[in-house]
Amino acid sequence: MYGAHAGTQKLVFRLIRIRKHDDCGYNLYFRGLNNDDMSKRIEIAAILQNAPLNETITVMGWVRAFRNNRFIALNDGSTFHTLQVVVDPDQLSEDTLKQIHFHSCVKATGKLVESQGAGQAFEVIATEVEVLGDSSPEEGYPLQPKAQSLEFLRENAHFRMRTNAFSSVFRIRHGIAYAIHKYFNDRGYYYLHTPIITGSDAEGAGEMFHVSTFEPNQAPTLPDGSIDWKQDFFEKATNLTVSGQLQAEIGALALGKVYTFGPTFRAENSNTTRHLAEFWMIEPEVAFYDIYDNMDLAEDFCKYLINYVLEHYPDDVAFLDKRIQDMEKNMPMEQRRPMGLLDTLRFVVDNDFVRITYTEAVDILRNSKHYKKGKFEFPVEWGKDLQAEHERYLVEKEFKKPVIVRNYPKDIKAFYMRQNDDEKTVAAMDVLFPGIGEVIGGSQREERLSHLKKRMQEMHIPEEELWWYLDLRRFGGAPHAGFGLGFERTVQFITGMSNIRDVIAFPRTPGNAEF
RNA sequence: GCCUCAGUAGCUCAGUCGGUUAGAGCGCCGGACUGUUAAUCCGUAGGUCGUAGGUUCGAAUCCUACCUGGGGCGCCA
Repeated sequence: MYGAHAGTQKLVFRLIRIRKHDDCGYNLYFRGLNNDDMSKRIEIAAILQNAPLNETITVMGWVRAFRNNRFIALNDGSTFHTLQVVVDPDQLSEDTLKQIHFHSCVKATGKLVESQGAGQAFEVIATEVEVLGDSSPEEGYPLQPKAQSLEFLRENAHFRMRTNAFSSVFRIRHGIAYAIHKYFNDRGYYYLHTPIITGSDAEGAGEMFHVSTFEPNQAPTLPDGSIDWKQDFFEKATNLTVSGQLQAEIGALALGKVYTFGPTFRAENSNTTRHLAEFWMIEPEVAFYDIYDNMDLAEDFCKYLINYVLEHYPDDVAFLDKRIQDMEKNMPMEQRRPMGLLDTLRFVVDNDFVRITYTEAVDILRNSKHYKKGKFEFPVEWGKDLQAEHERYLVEKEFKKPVIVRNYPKDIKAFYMRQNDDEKTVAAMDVLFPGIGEVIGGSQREERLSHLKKRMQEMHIPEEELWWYLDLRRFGGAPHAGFGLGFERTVQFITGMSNIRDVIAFPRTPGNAEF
């Protein structure tokens, strides 16, 4: 055990790798590396970027294809691309040859040369090949070198990241996460960690998961039969957070510009391609911002993230684009996407988002041919919330680009949203994207104490639980605004994956917490 | 939670107005070949047709219930 551990440490320290933080690509220093060091492992991304031609190198990775008993396509995750390792079957032991299966882990040492074949620029002529981990189909390895269904791969989530599609998705997911921090950091925002466990159940964003140390059915009770939370760990009822927004407002009213980026939990029994029980959310909150500043921020932020991925992960985007097109070849025309993935992303960053009010949205919908022909299932009526079919019509049929709808009726929105002068609407905004619907929900917050208290009373929000939230209006209050961006929905849009369960490594949904 | 579609070999699917021994491609296994690009070629094996019950002379096929999965809707991000 000790020996193995020491060996690992040695390997780690010998790897001289510098990852520039304003750049997702690799920059390798071959500083001080002699031929002996070259025999230590080099990542494939580095080799392709700065090919040490005619040097003897060592690569380690997983077999993506083994052709002709001679050609191994090796991938180590550092890049979308594989490196071709050429082996001489006569020089390999029978045992080694037999273990070079799809997704076996292989270490190969040899000279890097220009490839004699047509499909790649470089290849390694291997003089040593070692199978670090066999992956025998006979022993039950389920993945095969062909297109496999996303449903099947979802059930094999511990292996699916080894596929082209999922490795691309998760590299891009990382890139977006990094770009989020970069975007805010570059603009003077502070990253605020809001609590995962919350004592408030007034956040009003759906059913919550309870957090308790009580054993089920053994919780102490009060004389009236209700549970005595005073005896629980936190001496009160607690839940997993559904939003960091209320706490983010505390930050905004001290640090000016803050954002949260963390996990969020909803115990809703939602079974759709765009809901998770555990998902990640980004919530900027900005002092002195109104609803219009908020919309500007949302649009700029979305475009930045897309641009970042286009710039830094072009190979992964191109692969996902092609994958979708291949899949859609067998589908009837009307079920295909109107544009390819890459074109869609470019279209979004090259065009202004449409901005309309809720009232205008209702007018557009009611005047549409679609409405007049009775094609909407749900009624379009001022005061009723827009249904998914309505949002889709606006985004996909009417405008064909992202749409920001603002100023919703107050009765269908949360208590903390700022009331407009018409006394009927609040300064709420939803950003709607083609395909996945609502990606952002936000608002200017109600900073006027009397308005907020009145609204809380009307909506039966207990003031005593949110005393600190009201204090923010009593002492040093300021106009402010913010929004919540669904991280997985953003990854969905940028990768073109149609099911949200395929853009998070280990999805939590009703009835499923495997892995 | 509601609606809907599906479950046949390891994977992807065909077969379904009820009728001999349930098929294909890929994968596996055996062999051939060796500058390939999910390599190719030849051959073998592999299935109590999701589970339980029912109808029938006869059920993968029809009916009922349940389980699992996909999609749509609601809730939202």
